[in-house]
Amino acid sequence: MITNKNCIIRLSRYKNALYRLQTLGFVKVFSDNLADAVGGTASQVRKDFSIFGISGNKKGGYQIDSLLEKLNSILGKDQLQKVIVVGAGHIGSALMRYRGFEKEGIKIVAGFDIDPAKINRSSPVPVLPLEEVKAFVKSNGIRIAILAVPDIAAQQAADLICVSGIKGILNFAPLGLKAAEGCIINNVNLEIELENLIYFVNVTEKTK
Amino acid sequence: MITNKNCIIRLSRYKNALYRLQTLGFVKVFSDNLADAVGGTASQVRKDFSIFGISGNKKGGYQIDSLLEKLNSILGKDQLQKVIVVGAGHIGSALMRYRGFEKEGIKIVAGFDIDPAKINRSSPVPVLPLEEVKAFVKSNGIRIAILAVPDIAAQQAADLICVSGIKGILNFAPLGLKAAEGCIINNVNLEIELENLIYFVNVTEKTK
DNA sequence: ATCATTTTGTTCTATTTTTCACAATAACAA
DNA sequence: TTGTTATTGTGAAAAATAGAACAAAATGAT
Ligand SMILES: NC(=O)c1ccc[n+]([C@@H]2O[C@H](COP(=O)([O-])OP(=O)(O)OC[C@H]3O[C@@H](n4cnc5c(N)ncnc54)[C@H](O)[C@@H]3O)[C@@H](O)[C@H]2O)c1
Ligand SMILES: NC(=O)c1ccc[n+]([C@@H]2O[C@H](COP(=O)([O-])OP(=O)(O)OC[C@H]3O[C@@H](n4cnc5c(N)ncnc54)[C@H](O)[C@@H]3O)[C@@H](O)[C@H]2O)c1
Repeated sequence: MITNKNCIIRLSRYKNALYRLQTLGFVKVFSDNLADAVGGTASQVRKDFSIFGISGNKKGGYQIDSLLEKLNSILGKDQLQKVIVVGAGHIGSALMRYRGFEKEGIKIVAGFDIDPAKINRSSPVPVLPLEEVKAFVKSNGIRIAILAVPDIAAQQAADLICVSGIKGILNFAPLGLKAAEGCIINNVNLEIELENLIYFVNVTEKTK
Repeated sequence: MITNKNCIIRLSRYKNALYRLQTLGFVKVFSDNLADAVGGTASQVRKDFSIFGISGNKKGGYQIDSLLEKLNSILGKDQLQKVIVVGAGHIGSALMRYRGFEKEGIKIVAGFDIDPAKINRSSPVPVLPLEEVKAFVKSNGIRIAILAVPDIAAQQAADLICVSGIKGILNFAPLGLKAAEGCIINNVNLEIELENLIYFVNVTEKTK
């Protein structure tokens, strides 16, 4: 099994680049076009494809249509991915209002909150009481959740949604959560992203 | 020079874990405590420290105080980092309202937008017209910007703030920007984060 | 039909990152 | 003291990742 996260991220980048090329009217693409488009090497592009059994044509490159089909299937984009947001605060509601996920086949179908003031069943993405999360996840077959609750509540909320049937969590709270058995947690830690950026700005400044 | 991004991210994690341990009353820590706290191995903790010339005491572990001092200095946290947000829309204003950066010594000092309706010079974090960004960056010595403008405007806005003196950009637009000479761009691509999570949820589901 | 050219797919090589292993040594106990 | 134990610091080994190189195949030119 593939465990290389970077490799999967590259597949997403290839996919995005291919849509751009397709929009520009291209029908086929060579490994080095794609490498240029995402900032890698041609061999890596071919290696990545070969890992997933994707093949092109000697001298003819890759047919963009069928390449996209294969990448989309690998990335699970052949079906709409329904996602919930837990915690309808600042970040949570920014995400719920964001239309950009839809073009990626990702649809935020509901938010959940413990604060009664946040509940709104009639907004475009309804915000429901947290108590309903289990039933909702079960009856709608949701597997992915975005967790955007305050730090202090994050572990408890993660446990709850795992028990409710969620299999993957994108966590915004800046702390390491313990994942329940059978649930994957990926973190978006903006504090650390900024710290990282600051570090590299500092070192390039010094060495120059 | 260190080019390993993961290593720097681990330093941030150690730092965060050390604050938690300090709060719990701990004074010293061993490499394997830290490894447990951040989910790594003890040798990696020691190796990471050794890369930066951080040393502890045989049999005595590391003094949390002085370890934190060293990590904070490496991570540039011995001075307040002033950051601007470019694009005061959904994501941009969620970030400007977020108080969590302050405890990390990161302060969002202003937002910038082209939409006159978004301008507000008297809010806690003032939102200023984009035309003022260059003067502001220069006179306040800002080096870091968060870019939260629509995709279509992102490259142009990145170019503008680089010319204005910004050295590091945390970009939220889901596309690869070309960095101007002397400017580092790190991307937070939530579409790709979700795609990645979905991929790994799918494969663990299948292989089980 | 033959040859030159282009581009893939894969093997082989290099680099990077992680882990292992253990000598060195500080702390403590007898 | 002397010995025992715990833990660091690091060099060597292993694993993972990336890159280069090139034979094989397809295309098109002559
Ligand atoms: N806002 C940002 O820009 C930002 C940036 C980086 C990280 N974060 C992190 O994202 C998380 C959310 O931040 P925010 O600014 O949106 O906070 P917020 O306070 O605006 O929103 C949190 C929401 O979660 C709800 N909530 C609390 N406990 C809950 C529970 N157990 N179950 C469900 N809902 C619950 C609250 O009622 C509230 O609506 C925090 O962990 C924060 O550290 C936020
Ligand atoms: N909102 C989300 O949850 C979310 C999630 C993932 C990615 N993103 C990305 O983040 C970016 C911002 O998203 P958003 O939802 O906040 O958009 P938004 O439309 O709410 O806000 C964008 C803001 O940028 C301003 N703007 C436009 N051009 C500008 C320019 N040249 N200079 C300065 N300001 C300018 C607009 O006036 C607006 O206020 C987009 O690239 C989007 O794809 C957003």
